[in-house]
Amino acid sequence: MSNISDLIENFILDQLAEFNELNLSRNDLANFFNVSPSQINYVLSTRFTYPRGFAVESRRGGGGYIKLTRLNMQHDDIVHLINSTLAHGIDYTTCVQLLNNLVHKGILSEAEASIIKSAVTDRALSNPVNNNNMLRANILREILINLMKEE
Amino acid sequence: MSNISDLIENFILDQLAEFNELNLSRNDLANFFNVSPSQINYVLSTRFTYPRGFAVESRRGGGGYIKLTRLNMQHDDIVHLINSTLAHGIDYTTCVQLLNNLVHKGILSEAEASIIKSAVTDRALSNPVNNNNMLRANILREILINLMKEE
DNA sequence: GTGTAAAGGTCAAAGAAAGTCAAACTTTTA
DNA sequence: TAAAAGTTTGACTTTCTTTGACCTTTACAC
Repeated sequence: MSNISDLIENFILDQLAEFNELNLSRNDLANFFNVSPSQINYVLSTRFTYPRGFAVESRRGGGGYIKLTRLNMQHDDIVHLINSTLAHGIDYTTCVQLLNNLVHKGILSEAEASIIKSAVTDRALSNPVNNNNMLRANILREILINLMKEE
Repeated sequence: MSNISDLIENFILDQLAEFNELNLSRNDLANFFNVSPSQINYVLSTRFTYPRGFAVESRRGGGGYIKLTRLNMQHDDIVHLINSTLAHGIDYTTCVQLLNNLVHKGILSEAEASIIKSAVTDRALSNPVNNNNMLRANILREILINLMKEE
């Protein structure tokens, strides 16, 4: 696991741990980690996304900045999530990000999120015959396998 | 009986002896044994399967990995469930009974069972278009709705 | 106002993993 | 000993990361 993007992500998360807002300079960060500035954009756009519970604002030019905000989530936001994000389907990766976000918000426990993740893997959902009982069994099977992982 | 796949299997089992989790690199392993990388997949998919008590997760791309987890097959009630009760599908009512039973045994919390129940309702599983993303969204939707129920 | 330096943004190409699949080969079984 | 099962290999695919060239916006000096 030696990819720089993850390191940068963790670095930012550390900074963000105390406060819900963080101002950073793209160039300084890139310099600090010795990567090309655009890699900072890459990290932001793959890690600090809405489903993960972040918002990013920025400004160019002299005195430019990037401002990261951790969003907090109320029931209203869950409603919104249901009506918009979920309306047209959601891929597994986004789904996991969203669940992690719910854990961070204290809406789900780690254990609960873990169960749900196993319920929505492509494996769990693979449904050759279009048969709810079979699908239900698949889902449950994945959940149970997950429960058998030693903690 | 000295085929390379068995050697690789044993090598991995050795690594796994101490811990229940193991991260490995497909390429490094293939290199170490001087085989084609896809042989690692072969070993994983023939030896480190659920019935043998393992779960495999992985990630591609830079910093990719393969993560092996040993399952606790001592949970023979769960194993039995997976192998017999779930083998030919399960209807919602039976599923709920099964989950209640798991709660009773202390394997699941009430909250977890409740989440899973919402994940396996016929509503959650109704899947007009055969589309995993849509199905996943349905399941998640039901779970979230469940979470919003006042306790 | 204009020019310029100092930000950040975009995008596509190259690189670094792992995944898939079928063909060739080997071993086991009937 | 032929068929079936298991293994090995390699070409091709998919996913994720890293890099760099080029673009846009803003502040500030003149």
